[in-house]
Amino acid sequence: MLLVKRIVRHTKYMAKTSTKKLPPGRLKIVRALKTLLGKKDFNSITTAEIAKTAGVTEGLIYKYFNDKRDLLFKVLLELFEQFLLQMEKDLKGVEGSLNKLRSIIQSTLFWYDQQRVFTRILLVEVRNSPDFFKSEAYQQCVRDYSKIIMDIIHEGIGLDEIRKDIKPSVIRQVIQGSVEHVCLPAIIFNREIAVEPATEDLCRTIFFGIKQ
Amino acid sequence: MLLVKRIVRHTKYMAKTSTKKLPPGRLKIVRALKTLLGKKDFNSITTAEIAKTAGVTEGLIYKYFNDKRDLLFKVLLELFEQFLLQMEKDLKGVEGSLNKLRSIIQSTLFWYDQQRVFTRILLVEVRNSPDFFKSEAYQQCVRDYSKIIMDIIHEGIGLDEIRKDIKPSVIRQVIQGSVEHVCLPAIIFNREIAVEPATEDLCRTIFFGIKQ
DNA sequence: TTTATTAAGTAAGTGTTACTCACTCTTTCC
DNA sequence: GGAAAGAGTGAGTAACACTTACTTAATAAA
Repeated sequence: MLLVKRIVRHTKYMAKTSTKKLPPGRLKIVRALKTLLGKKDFNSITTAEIAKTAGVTEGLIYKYFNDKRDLLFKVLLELFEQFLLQMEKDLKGVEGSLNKLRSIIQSTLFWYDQQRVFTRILLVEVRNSPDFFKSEAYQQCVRDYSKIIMDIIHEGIGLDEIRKDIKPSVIRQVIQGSVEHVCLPAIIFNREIAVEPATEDLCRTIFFGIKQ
Repeated sequence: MLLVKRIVRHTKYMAKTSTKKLPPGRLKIVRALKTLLGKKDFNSITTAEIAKTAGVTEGLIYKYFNDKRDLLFKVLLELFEQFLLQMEKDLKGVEGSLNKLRSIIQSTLFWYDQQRVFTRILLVEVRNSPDFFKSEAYQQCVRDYSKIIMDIIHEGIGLDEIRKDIKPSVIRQVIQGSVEHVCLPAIIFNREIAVEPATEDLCRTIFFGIKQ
């Protein structure tokens, strides 16, 4: 059952990205933006620059993407799928709801630290796009990520490992918000994330509280 | 001593906004952007629109502001000063570090819920501006807000009300991150924030942890 | 009161940039 | 072989942020 679920998941995430035979121009465009995002922020990257880096004409971008932002969403989607795969892999075999949450926190911190381009897109670049929340990247990946956490919380409540007197959605928001807020300054000021100690501090706070 | 500090703060926050005699055109521009931000997001507001709403010419914007973003930062600065004043007022007379943190959380949730324009600027619009972090609004207000929280945490640790084995900065990030993440969907999807229950849930989580 | 100086505000640009459209070349497949 | 669909081009455009040279109004010194 679990195995089946994983295979379903796997094909689900891989479908859009690598399996389907996509036109080479499209791949080149996506790769070009990824490269450029390593050097400068999205707003200061021009479509002309993307085209030049990709070795195609500007017009081609608009054959495959609705607009510049849409291209960004697609890049995010691709990177997000990889992240979710890794996270679920890390999660495998972990027992107990709190340990599972710890695993997710650690995986996320690690991934955010390693995949700076991905993290900057997710935490800073797409935030102010109202239509990001209608995009595949959001509807598919972000929600999936949230759902994984929610399921663990509900499981934890059912097994009496997590208190019942807090709204599960707020617990989820505390976890996600804390993680993001720990990573944000690191991403913006290009500092590294101390994954292990940050995981420890976050879990200690979220699991046991700050009260002496 | 405390009184002196408050007076200093007060004049500090008011200095930029209301006290100084600013040219009417400047005020009209700031007011115009505030109005427009109530209706649409920053990126889809044009400088021409701002000028027209303000009843001045486009060029005047660039007499008083470096660029369109800088104008946004100034608007945020103004609104942030008001927020800090209110927050400190709410905090007055509250005893105990945890109660103080609760007060801050509640004030923030309330203000975020009421001042949608302010909150949208702060949580979504300025995030992807690399130079926001060099702006007055950040260097003065955001840091001030963080510092207030940090001081309370340190006080709490000193008085044995808050555990010593978590990095104070992480505690601060958990608080700020949680609050922001609770408010973000409400701001984006224009839902109202249930201030009291959210405050309760957040405090319960952060103070006592989610572990049963 | 005159004159010099600074500040407030204007009007007409300009360069850049995201995006479009009509077209060609290439592949696929009956 | 030919048609239909897909991949890719390149010239062009409208919109937009921002500039610059200028005018008008207020301030202050002589």
